[in-house]
Amino acid sequence: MSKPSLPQGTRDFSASVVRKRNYIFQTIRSVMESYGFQPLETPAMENLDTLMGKYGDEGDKLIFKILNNGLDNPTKHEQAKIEFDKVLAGKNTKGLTERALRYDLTIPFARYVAMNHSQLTLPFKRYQIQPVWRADRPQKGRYREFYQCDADVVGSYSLLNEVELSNLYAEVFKQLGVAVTIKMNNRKILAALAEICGGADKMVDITVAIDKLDKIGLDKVKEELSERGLNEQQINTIETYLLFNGNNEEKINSLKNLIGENETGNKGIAELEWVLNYHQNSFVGTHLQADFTLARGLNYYTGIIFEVKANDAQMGSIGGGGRYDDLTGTFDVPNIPGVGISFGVDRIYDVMEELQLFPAEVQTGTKVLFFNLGDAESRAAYSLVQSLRSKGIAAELYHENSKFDKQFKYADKKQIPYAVIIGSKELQENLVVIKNLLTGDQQSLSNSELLSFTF
RNA sequence: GAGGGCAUAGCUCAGUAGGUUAGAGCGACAGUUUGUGGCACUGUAGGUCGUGGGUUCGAGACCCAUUGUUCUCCCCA
Repeated sequence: MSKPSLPQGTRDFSASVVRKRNYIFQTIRSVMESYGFQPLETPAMENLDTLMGKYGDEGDKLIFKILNNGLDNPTKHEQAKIEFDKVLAGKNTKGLTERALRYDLTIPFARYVAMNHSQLTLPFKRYQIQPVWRADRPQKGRYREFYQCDADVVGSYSLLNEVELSNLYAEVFKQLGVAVTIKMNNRKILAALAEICGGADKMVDITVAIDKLDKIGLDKVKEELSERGLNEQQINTIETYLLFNGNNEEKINSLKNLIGENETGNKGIAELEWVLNYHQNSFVGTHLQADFTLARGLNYYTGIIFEVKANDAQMGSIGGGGRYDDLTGTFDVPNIPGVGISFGVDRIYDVMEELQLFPAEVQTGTKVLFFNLGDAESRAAYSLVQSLRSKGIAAELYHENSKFDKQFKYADKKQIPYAVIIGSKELQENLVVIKNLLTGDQQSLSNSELLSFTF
């Protein structure tokens, strides 16, 4: 074993990063709890069957598979070799791998609902904050292990869920201090666009292309549409659609003209308007923006879809979600609709770091360091340290009787705001000296005064 | 899956057209008379130049391979 290293695309999180990440997690968690969502955790690994085929061909390739144990058993050698040949032929085989790491939180949740739906009270609202793994090639902002943070409601068709979820988004980002725009569209509207452009079967092609608008621009989207088999007239219609502008009302009016009598489209518009109207007089409304160019790559969405963007940072979406009609159908439990959202924690972290939105309190660890000035002195200090700890104040006793210099430096490094000095003199007088390391001010206190000191 | 960049001290990097004992800053450690720090000064330690081949009288520099890392495309968060 030479130099130790991390597996590609994974990260260690040091104290200050963990504290900031926890701050984000805590904020999200507390808001979700206040909306009645309940926590769920699922295993890091699932049966390969549960995951395969749920994320498309590309997704299947990116699932981290776990090699079965016991393949070195001599009695299984022959079988293992046969199985391996199947793998070389591009097939998956239970003989070699029957488990895989969680790829996202949605499918494990669907599996959970499918297994437990008879006991669950519907609608079931759960949130889940756990890492997921993808055998992707890492690059900027993309890792092989990263956290997802999802909230879903299953078993309800009510649009009130969409109202609440958009509200939840707004609330979380308000608490985090991140100015955001919550973009909203409806897959029914996109379906209508496809119908108008000559075929519902073109829906996937159209959404995949439109989804890239932000990234590659209108011209490239038109190119891609053309490559995907749409003719000039159809592309022109889509261009008109993509260029709608104005406020929410104006855009909706333009859309209504284009959609005309299309039934699906009008249903989609009505749903969108309902949610927008619900928020008309709340603070959420100011963040909501109807954006018909929003598509979302995932094809299981069927109704309203969301995406959140930070207003003051150059960054892709920091959250997204939408309604899907049949979450558990793939597990043979039909007719359970759902709607969910997710937070991109890593990106939220980057945005908050860039805009310096983390409050200073997030960073404080140890509040007070007791200097170690000898055996008798440190014993007196230790009992005070324990008393402070029992009051919930993070306190440390320096581990050795070192020079002042070193003890001060330790406090500096750990950004400890206070030092308590108990030397032979203080010990005799039964006092302590407390020093504010930022200002340099110090004062003598009795032991009981120290214990009621506000750090 | 396809294609680029990078790899020198714990960290960030220099290292000029291949040429003697590979440098700096930061950090670490020690000291500047061991009860008041963050500064300053002095000193010390720390590198088989990712690894393996090759070209050359001579390679950290050039060539090939390999590994790691990073970025872009595909796809996605």
